[in-house]
Amino acid sequence: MCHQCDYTNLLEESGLESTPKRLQVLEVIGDNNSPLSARQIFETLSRTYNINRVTVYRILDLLVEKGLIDRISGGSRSFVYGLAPNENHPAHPHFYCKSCGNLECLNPQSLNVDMQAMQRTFPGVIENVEVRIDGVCKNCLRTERNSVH
Amino acid sequence: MCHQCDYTNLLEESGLESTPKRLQVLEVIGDNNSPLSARQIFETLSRTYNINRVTVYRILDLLVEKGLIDRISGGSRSFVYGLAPNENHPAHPHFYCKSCGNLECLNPQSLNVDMQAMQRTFPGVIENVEVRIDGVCKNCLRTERNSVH
DNA sequence: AATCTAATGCAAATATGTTGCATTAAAGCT
DNA sequence: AGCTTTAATGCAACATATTTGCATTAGATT
Ligand SMILES: [Mn+2]
Ligand SMILES: [Mn+2]
Ligand SMILES: [Zn+2]
Ligand SMILES: [Zn+2]
Repeated sequence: MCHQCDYTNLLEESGLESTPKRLQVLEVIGDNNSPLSARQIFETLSRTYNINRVTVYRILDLLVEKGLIDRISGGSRSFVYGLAPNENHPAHPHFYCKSCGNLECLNPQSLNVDMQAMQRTFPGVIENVEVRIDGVCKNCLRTERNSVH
Repeated sequence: MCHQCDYTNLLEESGLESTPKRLQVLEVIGDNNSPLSARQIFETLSRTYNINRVTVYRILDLLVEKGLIDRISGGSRSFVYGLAPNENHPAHPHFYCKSCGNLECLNPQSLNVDMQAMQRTFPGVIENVEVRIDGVCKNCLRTERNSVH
């Protein structure tokens, strides 16, 4: 997803030490074109490095807290994580396929949310708007159609 | 939330037998002004009736499947459940307070999503659009301000 | 090099949701 | 009313995701 982001830099700008494992987690998330669960991130890293499950969770919490990544609720039981919006990556909605469980990034224009208007009517601080569309993806539709015949 | 809905009727219209426990679950959800987790529903019911945790989960699955209730991802680890949109209850976004964990129903107009436009650009079947706003609620803001002094 | 601290690891606990099979309730028949 | 059948519910065990507490380690600082 991102080869323009300097992760070391991002970390340091947020006041976080740029440790190898934090970088690894950020890279896995940034390289993927859709958000990943803690488990997926852990398994991906485990193929190449040594890292503990709990460390992954803690790094994720930290990165979310500092706003480097977003914790997104896929339609399923676990959270997924993607790069937070920045100059290179505008905020965007996601599509969750109830059939195959995939979560797909949609393009940013596909759904425009007027945060300004929102903030005006709402008596609290808005940090984030999450839009998720649920349904059945193109692939699954095709598969279903075929299996009927 | 709803004293206009005839739950027995809703159940039967969906081809579900209107059992006492199903009614109880629907009532708890319908009476609450914000969506509830399976655990909350179970605990509420347990105060008055006898019911098993698993039964609650199964009833919830069923009601979601039949479209009587919506499974909503609050900002936290568990799903929450609210009445599905119908004549009495238009679809609406929710606000999740990161500080106190409350999930609040927002009024329907506060965020308008053009599902038609969405469906035109998206190559799959859209069943549902979920909008969640994250931030800090009015109450928590006040508390925070006070505790600073 | 010795010291200190934050990062990581490991084991165990907790929270949430699911499965398989036993029991019960209640609807439909006779 | 009794008998039969089936769907609903209960119970125990399992599965998965996440969190916690405390031990160890690596790296920065002196
Ligand atoms: Mn995305
Ligand atoms: Mn609601
Ligand atoms: Zn799919
Ligand atoms: Zn709050």
